[in-house]
Amino acid sequence: MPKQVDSEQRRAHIADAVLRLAARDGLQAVSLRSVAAEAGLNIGSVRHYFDGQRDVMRFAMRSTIDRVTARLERRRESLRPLSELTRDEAADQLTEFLAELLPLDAARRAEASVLVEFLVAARVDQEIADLAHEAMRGTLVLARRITDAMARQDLLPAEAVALEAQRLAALLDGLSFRSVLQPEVTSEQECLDVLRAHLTSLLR
Amino acid sequence: MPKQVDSEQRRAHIADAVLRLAARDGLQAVSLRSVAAEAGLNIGSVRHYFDGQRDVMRFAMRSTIDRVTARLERRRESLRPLSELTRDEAADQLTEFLAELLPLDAARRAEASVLVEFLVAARVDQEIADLAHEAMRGTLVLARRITDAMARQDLLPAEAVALEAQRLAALLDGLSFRSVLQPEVTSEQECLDVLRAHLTSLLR
DNA sequence: CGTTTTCTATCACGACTGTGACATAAACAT
DNA sequence: ATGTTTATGTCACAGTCGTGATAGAAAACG
Repeated sequence: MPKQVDSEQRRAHIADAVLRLAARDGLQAVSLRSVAAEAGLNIGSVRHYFDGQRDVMRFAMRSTIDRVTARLERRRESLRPLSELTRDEAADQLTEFLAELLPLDAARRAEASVLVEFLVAARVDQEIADLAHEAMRGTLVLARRITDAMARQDLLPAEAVALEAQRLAALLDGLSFRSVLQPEVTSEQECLDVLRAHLTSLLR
Repeated sequence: MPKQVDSEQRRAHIADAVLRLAARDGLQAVSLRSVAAEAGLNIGSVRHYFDGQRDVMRFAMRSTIDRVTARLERRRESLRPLSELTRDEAADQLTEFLAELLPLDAARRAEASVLVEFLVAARVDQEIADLAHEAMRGTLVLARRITDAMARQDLLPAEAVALEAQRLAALLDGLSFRSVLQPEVTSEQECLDVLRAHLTSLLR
């Protein structure tokens, strides 16, 4: 029997409002009142589903991380093993895969913008520090899986795996950072070209 | 005859307070009142030397950009031309040079933290958007000078200069970003190792 | 000296913020 | 039906903010 309202759905709806606000006007513009207005709700309703502002923020950040993680996981399942591919095919496939993390369209741009805002805010906000840590480790772990796979195909010396993972993670974050903040300096096409070039050079 | 107070020195003193606050507690914690307290001044004094909050912010960001630029320029003058160096020496020299941009000690960490805060804030704050644009173009121009010099020594194909500049700029920003936000995931030593590895691979 | 400019300090105002408290209403349970 | 949980809405409070206005002290000037 259905409840009057689906609380989980409501919480997701509110989190969406947070993300829209944060992407458009920055985290600074996210308050309980602005979130309620953006979600078309009363501030009392927002407070009914969350313990307070911190809870809202945590949930919104948690949702974003989970969404990106799930999308990457889904993509990962349809990846063909490196051993079946030529170097060019491998570069293409990895580029397309990692491009999920780059702000190459409106949706991914909003996502990346929000993540940058959250990660920077977490530097001085212990309330979300653990989520930021998880997110940044996640990027590194993802990069590490890729360099690991390359090493298994003898495309990379085993002792370079850790360092190349850090390099790839830094490149991904740097591209995302620059393209989110200054798309006119680092365009979508340049992001993609740089990523492909990097992966190609790794596979040489 | 000396004035009662040196206004330029006062403005610099206030800007320092802004930078300390922004580095320690984030840009969110920077208000006229907190800045005055951090500078050991009355809020009225701060307002005497600046038109308002925006003016303070602009001046603080301007100061930071100018300081980094001046330091790089000073370093640049003592660089030996690439033609006189072996590949290893060139990699060492460029690593040391570009390390000025990385948060490898307390001073550079504070600087990089503040810059990240400012750049992110500028995404939704038109008041400092031009300074952010200048800063991010600056990194790219710097990277471009390096890849240009490499191409002149036939270490890089001419058509790769622009793309490799973007790649180097993204790597620098990514390393800075990651090390500022999560030094326990991307340590100082790893920053340096990754940068050196990247430059070495470019010089091959 | 007096006058003027520079500097410091304080108050008040309106606009925000998160949150505690509470009233109302709607859906559900018994 | 009554009672109970769930949900929405409203008010008030203390805190913060930037800023306009103003006053008083201190230094510089004539």
